[in-house]
Amino acid sequence: MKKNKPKYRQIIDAAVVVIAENGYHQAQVSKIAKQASVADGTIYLYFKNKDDILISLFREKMGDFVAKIREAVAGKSTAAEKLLVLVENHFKILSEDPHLAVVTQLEVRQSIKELRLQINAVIKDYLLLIDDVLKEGVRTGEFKGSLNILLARQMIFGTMDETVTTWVMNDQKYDLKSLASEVGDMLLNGFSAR
Amino acid sequence: MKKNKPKYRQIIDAAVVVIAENGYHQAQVSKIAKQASVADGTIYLYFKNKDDILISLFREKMGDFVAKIREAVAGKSTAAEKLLVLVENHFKILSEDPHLAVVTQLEVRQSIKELRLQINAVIKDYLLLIDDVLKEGVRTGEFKGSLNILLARQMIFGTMDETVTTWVMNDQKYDLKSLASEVGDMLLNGFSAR
Amino acid sequence: MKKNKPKYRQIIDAAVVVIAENGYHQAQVSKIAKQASVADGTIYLYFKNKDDILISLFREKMGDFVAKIREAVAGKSTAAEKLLVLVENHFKILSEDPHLAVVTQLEVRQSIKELRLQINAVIKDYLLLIDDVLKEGVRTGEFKGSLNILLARQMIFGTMDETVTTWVMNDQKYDLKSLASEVGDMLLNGFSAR
Amino acid sequence: MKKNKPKYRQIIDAAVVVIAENGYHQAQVSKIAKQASVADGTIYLYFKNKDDILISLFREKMGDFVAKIREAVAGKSTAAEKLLVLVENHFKILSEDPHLAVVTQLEVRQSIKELRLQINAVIKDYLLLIDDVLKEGVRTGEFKGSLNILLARQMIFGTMDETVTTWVMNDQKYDLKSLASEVGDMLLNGFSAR
DNA sequence: AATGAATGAGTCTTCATTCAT
DNA sequence: GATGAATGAAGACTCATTCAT
Repeated sequence: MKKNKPKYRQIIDAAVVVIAENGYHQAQVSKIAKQASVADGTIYLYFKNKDDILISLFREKMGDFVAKIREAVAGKSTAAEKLLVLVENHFKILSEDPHLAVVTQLEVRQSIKELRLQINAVIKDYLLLIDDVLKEGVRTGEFKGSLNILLARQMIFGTMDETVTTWVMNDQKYDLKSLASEVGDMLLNGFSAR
Repeated sequence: MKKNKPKYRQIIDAAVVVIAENGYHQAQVSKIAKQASVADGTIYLYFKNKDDILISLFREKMGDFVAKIREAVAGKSTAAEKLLVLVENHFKILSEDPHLAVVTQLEVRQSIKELRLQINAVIKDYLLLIDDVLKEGVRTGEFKGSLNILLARQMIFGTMDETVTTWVMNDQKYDLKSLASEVGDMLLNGFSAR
Repeated sequence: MKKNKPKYRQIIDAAVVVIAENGYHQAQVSKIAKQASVADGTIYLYFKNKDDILISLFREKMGDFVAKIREAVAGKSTAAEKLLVLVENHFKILSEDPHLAVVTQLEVRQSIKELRLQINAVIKDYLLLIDDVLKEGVRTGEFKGSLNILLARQMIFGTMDETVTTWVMNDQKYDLKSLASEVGDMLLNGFSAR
Repeated sequence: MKKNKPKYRQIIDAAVVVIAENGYHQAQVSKIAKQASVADGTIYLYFKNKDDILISLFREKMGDFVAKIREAVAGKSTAAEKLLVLVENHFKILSEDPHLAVVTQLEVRQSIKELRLQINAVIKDYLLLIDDVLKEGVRTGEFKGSLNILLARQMIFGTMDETVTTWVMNDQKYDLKSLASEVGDMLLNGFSAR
């Protein structure tokens, strides 16, 4: 598929808006086409099928997401700082794109199991980034040597995810970003070498 | 609806099996009816519509779930012990019912948003139980006085949920229960008064 | 079927009320049973099937209807008077039973064609009564000798029927009975020997 | 809906045939689609739902019907002639389209009440045309000055309708058109100033 | 005679996808 | 490349009727 053509992103952006505003099951292909100002059939010149729109959407947006966080993390020297900056940016990016937040926290999860497996592959990259920070923390002695990396990562990701989902379910009506340091501290406590 | 009639639970149990094995979107009413050995129409004597099956299923199973955990927690005297026993039982109950684990971790989340709002109301009870443990820990000085109860609860629930989901996504092929103490310790560290 | 048992009429009367208030297609057997204070299955001890309820209802009510009109007509000596009294009573009887009026003018006609053929057989008796009056009028010279009995009857029945239907469609909000003499006069003019 | 597309009328014509031959309640959408040589889904590109087919059918056919009668009436100078020509054409048009006659006289009336209300709005136009003829007759002195226009119209429409229905119920086996002058005369007599 | 829980056949409608233009 | 009219498969739900008690 021709990913660098402008219509490719045009359709993806339309999909984010339509899914966020109507929900996954009310996001018909024709609605996305209309929002993108293209004909229904045109969608199929850029995407294999409807699920492919969602996967591509997720891959594109998640790619940007991870790239931004990776960059932010790179600027910090300690694992603790990196973890904090990771949480901060996770919250910040989703705060700044309300449509995307709705799509990632609520709507994507309504897709069928097969679709979610593919989406998990996309998340993998993010999980590996978290793992890297954790491993670094163990290596430098910031985190306890006995730390179970997998469990710690699940704690980090699960906590952030649950926090963002709760915020979205409450219609994003409080400030998510300001929760970052507190969340980060609790997580760090859990891992600290003491 | 007539909840004490045997057919009510018969249908719910059939739904758990069918949804776990086929996924929510492939769990046709006729398939559930067949599994329950009743006619399609009989379903509608006990449930308003298809969504009502899922909500009822979740309410019944979650009711049992919370009751079991509440009982286990009641037998412990410190907040820390209570939290550990909560995590242990959360993992234990889902470990022992693989079908239910699939339904709660994957399939229920595919339901439409409106449905999920109702399901959240059912979860509420569980979240309140977690809150109680946290409040007790703050009161007794086990947990730091500055603990943000909401965030802490999101950390506990998010961590357990992500841990179970990862386990389910990996086809339940490792022992979930044995992770409980490690997960519990990390969480406790995060909250401890030091 | 056991027509002299009290439950037979009890069910018919319930059917009139339920059909008038809910419409033919919303008059489920279970609703009629409830209104009649009997079990669903009991209906089938007195009626062959659902259509049989409607046919029986119509036969019973139409029987009473024709009997009343026949009696009123019998008391008059000229064909003209008989026709007038027929129109008057047609309007009077339906005026006094609003539920029945709704059922005969609107709901019965929603039944399937086969059903309506049977209902027509029930009306036959009424049409024959009208024919008798017309024939008498021709015999006595009150009506023109060239009168086409069939057409004249269709004119009488069609006019009365349309008048009642219009009244029912207007929610029976004006006085139907007071239209009788005017309708009767117009019809008589059409038939008069001059 | 796109009324000038050929498929619109193609579907309507198919519906007339299917409804006339099978009855309204046995006229499944799939049957109409097959008769029209289109896919089931295509129906919904031109009609909101099944009821909309019937309403549209009636509106189109009734529109043609009234237009033809209006034209015929326009060519006559006296109210009496107009009334005669109206009856003649009413019978003639339905005589020449046996399928349409079955649909208008029997099947349309089986539709639910809500549907019939909409259909009545379509008939309105025809009733107004009749009213106009009657008013003209009164103005010119052809009809008696005391004529109750509403009742007279009900007599005209009711008589014609009953006459056509009886003819349809008798499988259209006699000549309807030849009854027109006799029916017209009887009606005229009823209204005449003498 | 009476009950009412259980049955299961039957249909409208949506919407992802195609393909002739 | 782009269009959008046409396709047709698929499934939840209702309700008249039955029959074991």
